[in-house]
Amino acid sequence: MELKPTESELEILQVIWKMGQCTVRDVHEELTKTKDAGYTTTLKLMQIMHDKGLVERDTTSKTHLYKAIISREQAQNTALDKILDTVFKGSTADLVIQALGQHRASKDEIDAIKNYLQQFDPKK
Amino acid sequence: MELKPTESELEILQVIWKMGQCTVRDVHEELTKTKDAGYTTTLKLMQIMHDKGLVERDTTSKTHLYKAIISREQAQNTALDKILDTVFKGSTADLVIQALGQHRASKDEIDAIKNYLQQFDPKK
DNA sequence: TTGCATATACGAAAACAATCGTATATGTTT
DNA sequence: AAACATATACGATTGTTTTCGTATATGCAA
Repeated sequence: MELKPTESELEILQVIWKMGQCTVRDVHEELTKTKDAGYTTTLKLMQIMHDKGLVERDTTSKTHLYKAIISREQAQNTALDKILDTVFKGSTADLVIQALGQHRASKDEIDAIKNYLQQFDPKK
Repeated sequence: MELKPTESELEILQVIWKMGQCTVRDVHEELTKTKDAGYTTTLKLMQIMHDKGLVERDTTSKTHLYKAIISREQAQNTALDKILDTVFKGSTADLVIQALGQHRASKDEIDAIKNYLQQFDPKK
Protein backbone atom coordinates (compact mmCIF):
# COMPACT_ATOMS: atom_id res chain seq x y z
CA MET A 1 0.00 0.00 0.00
CA GLU A 2 1.84 2.96 -1.30
CA LEU A 3 0.49 6.16 0.15
CA LYS A 4 2.18 9.26 -1.10
CA PRO A 5 -0.33 11.99 -1.79
CA THR A 6 0.69 14.50 -4.40
CA GLU A 7 0.79 18.21 -3.72
CA SER A 8 -2.77 18.85 -4.86
CA GLU A 9 -4.03 15.81 -3.06
CA LEU A 10 -2.55 17.16 0.15
CA GLU A 11 -4.40 20.42 -0.27
CA ILE A 12 -7.59 18.47 -0.53
CA LEU A 13 -6.74 16.21 2.38
CA GLN A 14 -6.23 19.26 4.55
CA VAL A 15 -9.82 20.26 4.00
CA ILE A 16 -11.12 16.76 4.59
CA TRP A 17 -9.08 16.40 7.76
CA LYS A 18 -10.45 19.67 9.05
CA MET A 19 -14.06 18.93 8.23
CA GLY A 20 -14.00 15.24 8.99
CA GLN A 21 -16.41 14.45 6.22
CA CYS A 22 -17.31 16.52 3.23
CA THR A 23 -18.57 16.86 -0.28
CA VAL A 24 -16.69 17.84 -3.37
CA ARG A 25 -18.34 21.21 -3.17
CA ASP A 26 -17.20 21.73 0.39
CA VAL A 27 -13.63 21.07 -0.63
CA HIS A 28 -13.89 23.14 -3.73
CA GLU A 29 -15.27 26.16 -1.96
CA GLU A 30 -12.51 25.96 0.60
CA LEU A 31 -9.85 25.69 -2.08
CA THR A 32 -11.13 28.60 -4.10
CA LYS A 33 -10.52 30.85 -1.13
CA THR A 34 -6.83 30.67 -1.84
CA LYS A 35 -6.41 29.51 -5.43
CA ASP A 36 -8.65 29.18 -8.39
CA ALA A 37 -9.53 25.91 -9.93
CA GLY A 38 -12.52 24.55 -11.78
CA TYR A 39 -15.07 22.48 -9.93
CA THR A 40 -14.52 19.45 -12.10
CA THR A 41 -10.82 19.66 -11.44
CA THR A 42 -11.42 19.21 -7.75
CA LEU A 43 -13.93 16.46 -8.48
CA LYS A 44 -11.51 14.59 -10.70
CA LEU A 45 -8.76 14.82 -8.13
CA MET A 46 -11.01 13.44 -5.44
CA GLN A 47 -12.04 10.59 -7.72
CA ILE A 48 -8.40 9.79 -8.30
CA MET A 49 -7.78 9.90 -4.57
CA HIS A 50 -10.58 7.42 -4.19
CA ASP A 51 -9.02 5.14 -6.79
CA LYS A 52 -5.73 5.34 -4.92
CA GLY A 53 -7.32 4.53 -1.61
CA LEU A 54 -6.55 7.84 0.02
CA VAL A 55 -10.21 8.52 0.73
CA GLU A 56 -13.41 6.56 1.01
CA ARG A 57 -16.84 7.75 0.06
CA ASP A 58 -20.47 7.22 0.72
CA THR A 59 -22.37 7.18 -2.55
CA THR A 60 -25.76 6.55 -1.09
CA SER A 61 -27.16 9.86 -2.13
CA LYS A 62 -26.53 11.82 -5.25
CA THR A 63 -24.01 14.03 -3.53
CA HIS A 64 -21.15 11.82 -2.38
CA LEU A 65 -19.58 12.18 1.03
CA TYR A 66 -15.85 11.78 1.38
CA LYS A 67 -13.72 10.82 4.36
CA ALA A 68 -9.98 10.43 4.65
CA ILE A 69 -8.47 6.98 4.94
CA ILE A 70 -4.92 8.16 5.40
CA SER A 71 -4.57 10.06 8.65
CA ARG A 72 -2.92 13.37 9.14
CA GLU A 73 -0.34 11.66 11.31
CA GLN A 74 0.55 9.21 8.58
CA ALA A 75 0.95 12.04 6.13
CA GLN A 76 3.06 13.92 8.64
CA ASN A 77 5.40 11.00 9.07
CA THR A 78 5.67 10.40 5.36
CA ALA A 79 6.50 14.05 4.86
CA LEU A 80 9.02 14.09 7.69
CA ASP A 81 10.73 10.97 6.41
CA LYS A 82 11.07 12.50 3.02
CA ILE A 83 12.62 15.76 4.04
CA LEU A 84 14.81 14.11 6.65
CA ASP A 85 16.20 12.05 3.85
CA THR A 86 16.48 14.69 1.18
CA VAL A 87 17.63 17.79 3.02
CA PHE A 88 18.47 16.95 6.61
CA LYS A 89 20.97 14.16 6.10
CA GLY A 90 18.78 12.01 8.29
CA SER A 91 19.37 14.16 11.34
CA THR A 92 16.27 14.70 13.41
CA ALA A 93 18.18 17.09 15.64
CA ASP A 94 19.07 19.29 12.69
CA LEU A 95 15.48 19.29 11.59
CA VAL A 96 14.15 20.24 15.00
CA ILE A 97 16.70 22.95 15.54
CA GLN A 98 16.15 24.42 12.13
CA ALA A 99 12.41 24.35 12.68
CA LEU A 100 12.70 26.13 15.99
CA GLY A 101 15.24 28.60 14.76
CA GLN A 102 13.58 29.74 11.60
CA HIS A 103 9.99 29.49 12.41
CA ARG A 104 10.12 31.25 15.73
CA ALA A 105 7.88 29.10 17.81
CA SER A 106 5.81 30.93 20.36
CA LYS A 107 6.51 30.77 24.07
CA ASP A 108 3.71 28.28 24.44
CA GLU A 109 5.11 26.09 21.75
CA ILE A 110 8.55 26.14 23.29
CA ASP A 111 7.02 25.18 26.59
CA ALA A 112 5.10 22.35 25.00
CA ILE A 113 8.26 21.03 23.49
CA LYS A 114 10.27 21.35 26.68
CA ASN A 115 7.54 19.59 28.49
CA TYR A 116 7.52 16.86 25.92
CA LEU A 117 11.26 16.43 26.19
CA GLN A 118 11.10 15.79 29.89
CA GLN A 119 9.85 12.33 29.24
CA PHE A 120 13.28 11.53 27.94
CA ASP A 121 14.90 12.52 31.20
CA PRO A 122 16.37 9.64 33.07
CA LYS A 123 14.51 9.70 36.33
CA LYS A 124 16.81 10.98 39.01
CA MET B 1 13.08 34.08 -7.39
CA GLU B 2 11.15 30.89 -7.04
CA LEU B 3 13.35 28.10 -5.74
CA LYS B 4 11.64 24.79 -5.41
CA PRO B 5 13.90 21.95 -6.48
CA THR B 6 12.15 18.85 -7.72
CA GLU B 7 12.75 15.45 -6.21
CA SER B 8 15.55 14.52 -8.60
CA GLU B 9 17.11 17.90 -8.30
CA LEU B 10 17.28 17.46 -4.55
CA GLU B 11 19.11 14.18 -4.95
CA ILE B 12 21.66 15.97 -7.03
CA LEU B 13 21.89 18.90 -4.68
CA GLN B 14 22.67 16.55 -1.85
CA VAL B 15 25.77 15.39 -3.65
CA ILE B 16 26.83 18.91 -4.53
CA TRP B 17 26.32 20.09 -0.97
CA LYS B 18 28.44 17.26 0.32
CA MET B 19 31.25 17.75 -2.14
CA GLY B 20 31.11 21.51 -2.33
CA GLN B 21 32.03 21.55 -5.98
CA CYS B 22 31.80 18.78 -8.48
CA THR B 23 31.46 17.52 -11.99
CA VAL B 24 28.56 15.78 -13.62
CA ARG B 25 30.50 12.57 -13.38
CA ASP B 26 31.04 13.02 -9.65
CA VAL B 27 27.33 13.41 -9.15
CA HIS B 28 26.46 10.60 -11.46
CA GLU B 29 28.79 8.12 -9.78
CA GLU B 30 27.38 9.00 -6.42
CA LEU B 31 23.82 8.59 -7.65
CA THR B 32 24.43 5.24 -9.27
CA LYS B 33 25.39 3.85 -5.90
CA THR B 34 21.74 3.85 -4.96
CA LYS B 35 19.74 4.05 -8.18
CA ASP B 36 20.46 3.57 -11.80
CA ALA B 37 20.22 6.34 -14.29
CA GLY B 38 22.00 7.14 -17.51
CA TYR B 39 24.84 9.60 -17.50
CA THR B 40 23.09 11.96 -19.88
CA THR B 41 20.06 11.97 -17.65
CA THR B 42 22.12 13.36 -14.82
CA LEU B 43 23.77 15.80 -17.18
CA LYS B 44 20.46 17.04 -18.51
CA LEU B 45 19.10 17.49 -15.03
CA MET B 46 22.11 19.52 -14.00
CA GLN B 47 21.76 21.67 -17.08
CA ILE B 48 18.15 22.31 -16.19
CA MET B 49 19.18 23.19 -12.66
CA HIS B 50 21.60 25.66 -14.11
CA ASP B 51 18.85 27.20 -16.23
CA LYS B 52 16.72 27.51 -13.13
CA GLY B 53 19.45 29.15 -11.14
CA LEU B 54 19.82 26.38 -8.61
CA VAL B 55 23.49 25.88 -9.43
CA GLU B 56 26.27 27.83 -11.07
CA ARG B 57 29.08 26.38 -13.10
CA ASP B 58 32.57 27.07 -14.24
CA THR B 59 32.86 26.23 -17.91
CA THR B 60 36.47 27.23 -18.29
CA SER B 61 37.63 23.74 -19.01
CA LYS B 62 35.95 21.04 -20.98
CA THR B 63 34.65 19.38 -17.85
CA HIS B 64 32.35 21.83 -16.13
CA LEU B 65 32.43 22.38 -12.40
CA TYR B 66 29.17 22.86 -10.56
CA LYS B 67 28.44 24.58 -7.28
CA ALA B 68 25.16 25.08 -5.48
CA ILE B 69 23.57 28.49 -5.39
CA ILE B 70 20.75 27.50 -3.14
CA SER B 71 22.09 26.46 0.26
CA ARG B 72 21.12 23.42 2.19
CA GLU B 73 19.61 25.71 4.81
CA GLN B 74 17.44 27.42 2.25
CA ALA B 75 16.24 24.11 0.97
CA GLN B 76 15.58 22.98 4.52
CA ASN B 77 13.49 26.01 5.21
CA THR B 78 11.58 25.71 2.00
CA ALA B 79 10.85 22.09 2.81
CA LEU B 80 9.84 22.89 6.37
CA ASP B 81 7.57 25.70 5.27
CA LYS B 82 5.88 23.41 2.86
CA ILE B 83 5.11 20.60 5.22
CA LEU B 84 4.22 22.98 8.03
CA ASP B 85 1.64 24.37 5.71
CA THR B 86 0.37 21.17 4.16
CA VAL B 87 0.30 18.70 7.03
CA PHE B 88 1.09 20.44 10.30
CA LYS B 89 -1.51 23.19 10.27
CA GLY B 90 1.33 25.64 10.68
CA SER B 91 2.23 24.33 14.10
CA THR B 92 5.95 24.11 14.66
CA ALA B 93 5.35 22.45 18.00
CA ASP B 94 3.36 19.66 16.37
CA LEU B 95 6.10 19.17 13.84
CA VAL B 96 8.84 18.99 16.42
CA ILE B 97 6.96 16.65 18.68
CA GLN B 98 6.02 14.38 15.83
CA ALA B 99 9.60 14.36 14.62
CA LEU B 100 10.90 13.46 18.04
CA GLY B 101 8.24 10.90 18.68
CA GLN B 102 8.36 8.93 15.50
CA HIS B 103 11.93 9.14 14.54
CA ARG B 104 13.40 8.25 17.89
CA ALA B 105 16.19 10.71 18.20
CA SER B 106 19.28 9.45 19.92
CA LYS B 107 20.29 10.52 23.40
CA ASP B 108 22.82 12.88 21.88
CA GLU B 109 20.24 14.42 19.65
CA ILE B 110 17.85 14.95 22.50
CA ASP B 111 20.63 16.59 24.45
CA ALA B 112 21.49 18.83 21.55
CA ILE B 113 17.90 19.93 21.34
CA LYS B 114 17.54 20.52 25.06
CA ASN B 115 20.68 22.51 24.98
CA TYR B 116 19.40 24.53 22.11
CA LEU B 117 16.16 25.21 23.88
CA GLN B 118 17.89 26.73 26.86
CA GLN B 119 18.51 29.86 24.91
CA PHE B 120 14.82 30.50 25.10
CA ASP B 121 14.85 30.41 28.87
CA PRO B 122 14.10 33.71 30.43
CA LYS B 123 17.23 34.50 32.37
CA LYS B 124 16.60 34.00 36.03
C1' DT C 1 -43.71 16.96 -17.21
C1' DT C 2 -40.69 20.29 -18.41
C1' DG C 3 -36.88 22.97 -17.29
C1' DC C 4 -33.16 24.26 -14.37
C1' DA C 5 -29.52 23.76 -10.98
C1' DT C 6 -26.24 20.76 -9.58
C1' DA C 7 -24.12 16.03 -9.31
C1' DT C 8 -20.84 12.48 -11.14
C1' DA C 9 -18.17 10.16 -14.95
C1' DC C 10 -14.68 10.25 -17.97
C1' DG C 11 -11.66 11.23 -21.93
C1' DA C 12 -8.30 14.24 -23.43
C1' DA C 13 -5.33 18.20 -23.33
C1' DA C 14 -1.86 20.87 -20.99
C1' DA C 15 1.86 21.31 -17.88
C1' DC C 16 5.61 19.53 -15.67
C1' DA C 17 9.29 16.11 -14.62
C1' DA C 18 12.48 12.54 -15.88
C1' DT C 19 14.89 9.67 -19.23
C1' DC C 20 17.53 8.72 -23.05
C1' DG C 21 19.60 8.61 -27.87
C1' DT C 22 22.36 10.87 -30.94
C1' DA C 23 25.25 14.59 -32.59
C1' DT C 24 29.21 16.93 -31.87
C1' DA C 25 33.28 18.98 -29.53
C1' DT C 26 37.54 18.34 -27.04
C1' DG C 27 41.28 16.42 -24.99
C1' DT C 28 44.73 12.22 -24.93
C1' DT C 29 47.23 8.44 -26.62
C1' DT C 30 49.59 6.08 -30.09
C1' DA D 1 47.16 12.81 -37.72
C1' DA D 2 44.06 9.15 -36.50
C1' DA D 3 41.64 6.64 -33.14
C1' DC D 4 39.63 6.68 -28.83
C1' DA D 5 37.66 8.08 -24.43
C1' DT D 6 34.91 11.31 -22.50
C1' DA D 7 32.51 15.88 -22.40
C1' DT D 8 28.43 18.86 -23.43
C1' DA D 9 24.19 20.06 -26.16
C1' DC D 10 19.76 19.19 -27.15
C1' DG D 11 15.59 17.20 -29.22
C1' DA D 12 12.35 13.66 -28.49
C1' DT D 13 10.02 10.21 -25.75
C1' DT D 14 7.90 8.72 -21.70
C1' DG D 15 5.64 9.21 -17.40
C1' DT D 16 3.00 11.69 -14.02
C1' DT D 17 0.12 15.34 -12.32
C1' DT D 18 -3.18 18.82 -13.06
C1' DT D 19 -6.75 20.93 -15.58
C1' DC D 20 -10.89 21.12 -18.04
C1' DG D 21 -14.77 20.26 -21.45
C1' DT D 22 -18.58 17.60 -22.35
C1' DA D 23 -21.90 13.95 -21.55
C1' DT D 24 -25.16 12.32 -18.63
C1' DA D 25 -27.86 11.47 -14.30
C1' DT D 26 -30.68 13.20 -10.52
C1' DG D 27 -33.47 16.06 -7.63
C1' DC D 28 -36.44 20.01 -7.29
C1' DA D 29 -39.40 23.82 -8.60
C1' DA D 30 -42.62 25.92 -11.79
